[in-house]
Amino acid sequence: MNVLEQITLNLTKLSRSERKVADAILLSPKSAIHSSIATLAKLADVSEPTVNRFCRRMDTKGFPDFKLHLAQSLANGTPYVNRNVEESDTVEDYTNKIYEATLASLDRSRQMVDTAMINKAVDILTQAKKVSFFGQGASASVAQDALNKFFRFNVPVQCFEDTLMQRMSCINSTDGDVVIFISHTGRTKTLVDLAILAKENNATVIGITATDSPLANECNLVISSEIPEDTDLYMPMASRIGQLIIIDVLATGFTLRRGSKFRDNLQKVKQGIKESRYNKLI
Amino acid sequence: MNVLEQITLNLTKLSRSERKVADAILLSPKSAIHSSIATLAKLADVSEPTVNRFCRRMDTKGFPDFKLHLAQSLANGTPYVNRNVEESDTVEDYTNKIYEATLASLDRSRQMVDTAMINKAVDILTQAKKVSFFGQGASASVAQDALNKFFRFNVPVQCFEDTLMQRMSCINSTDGDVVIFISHTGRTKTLVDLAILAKENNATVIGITATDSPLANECNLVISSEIPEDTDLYMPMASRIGQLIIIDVLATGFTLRRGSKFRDNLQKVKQGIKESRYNKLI
DNA sequence: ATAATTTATGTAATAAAATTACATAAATTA
DNA sequence: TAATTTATGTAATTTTATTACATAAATTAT
Repeated sequence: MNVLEQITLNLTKLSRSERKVADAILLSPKSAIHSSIATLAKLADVSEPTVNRFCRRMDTKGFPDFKLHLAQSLANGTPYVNRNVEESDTVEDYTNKIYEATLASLDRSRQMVDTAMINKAVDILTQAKKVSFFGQGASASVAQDALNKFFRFNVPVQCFEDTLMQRMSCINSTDGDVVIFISHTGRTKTLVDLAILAKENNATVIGITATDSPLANECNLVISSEIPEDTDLYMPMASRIGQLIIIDVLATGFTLRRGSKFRDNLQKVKQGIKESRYNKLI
Repeated sequence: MNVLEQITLNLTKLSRSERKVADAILLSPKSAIHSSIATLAKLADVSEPTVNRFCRRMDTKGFPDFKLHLAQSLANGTPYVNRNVEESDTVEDYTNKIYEATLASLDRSRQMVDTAMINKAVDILTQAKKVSFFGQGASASVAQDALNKFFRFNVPVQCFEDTLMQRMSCINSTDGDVVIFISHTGRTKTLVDLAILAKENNATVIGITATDSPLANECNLVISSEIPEDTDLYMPMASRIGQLIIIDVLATGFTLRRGSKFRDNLQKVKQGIKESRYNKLI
């Protein structure tokens, strides 16, 4: 989405003249947004249509549209350039990088989220007899988080980490049960097997996972949690947060759909938890 | 500077027709930046020169320049307005609100994070004989996430959800052990008790929690996960993501401190996990 | 209240900018 | 080296924005 990133990313794939345009823009993006196509063409020493073609290649409608996108990229103070953590980084450096990377991917995920799918998922959830959340490895904690949220709703809900328990649960599922699988890659073999199993037993299977993955193919409904080019050095952090937000959105949709009486009950649960806490002294 | 502000500010000073233009733009700024002057004029039911004059009055050179400014305002102007979810919200509405709220609190958390504390914590972690992560309720899943991360480092690490297990673990801790408590409020009674227990048994106690809370007072080191005015309607989402990022930052600092040989090992773990996955067919 | 003046707005002409169609040049492949 | 594809530029066309001017509305002075 960020045009500056887009340019940097595709720099090598451009033709010689288009590369000249890219260089001219990157040299001074700020002045580029105030140039006409003629000015920029002269600056890059190419023809006007070349500039236009370059804009189209950057997934914009044309030169004016490109400038609009460029302006938006420049507006962000820290332009979310996903720099990797390096050996020589200080604490400030890597802390900032991680925050920025997370913010960036969250922002992308916001732009990509399919609300129609969210809506369908909420539909299904509100009518569910029982809801199960399954994830493995890093996604297991997301499933647990989901359990914690939906448990407050006084809805029959489960979450197992153990594969055998997951398996048994899927085998025992019946019509009206909903099983939600959470997986970043969508390629975890056991989860794919479980999804097939659950579907065979008439459960509605929802995947919070990568579209077109083996897991996604077995789901009745897929909410994409795809984060483009997840180049995290050691482990996927951004995707997990994307999944968590989706859970949060689903939970919110659920409470809204259930009406006000339901939310009174939620308040009671919150009140109940307070007993286990020290009061705030003001 | 911000055009949207500029419009709102001068709304009363505008003439009738120019006011129509302002209203049309404010109604849907996003579509405005993709309209031509003709489209916008028709939409506002005024003539094209009126739109142009309006743009000039907003201290821009003309319509295209105005659109550029508007695009920039939209890129960082509107977001981060922490509006609450409402009964009448559509899917798009509440989804956007949740994303924005999360982005906003993450951004705040970035500005508040104390890297000195992070550094000290990493110091302590690299020298730890054993690391334990404890959280309850919503924070339990964060603890589990931490376990998953540090487990890859081939470091003796634990995480229990069960209070009794947590208690036993704290009692058995000795000099060189590190216990990390995760709590949003810092007021969960059992966690405070556990912290006292751990400290009595010479463990180093780190809290990822609210500063000046009962839990924080029992910790040797506190990393603030405070999110100002956490007004989540039903449950604290933002704070959890703040905690997760802190875990991520700690894990990253840990790997960096451990050097390159250590990271080779990490690569091996990642490779090992691959066996349980379906390959990507390209 | 009405004429005079100012201000606001629209129409039509003009200018500027961007895009398209097409031709030619460069590069690649056979 | 010829044939074909791909890249690039020129010129025409279209779209878009701006200007100049005329008219309408509002304001002020008489």
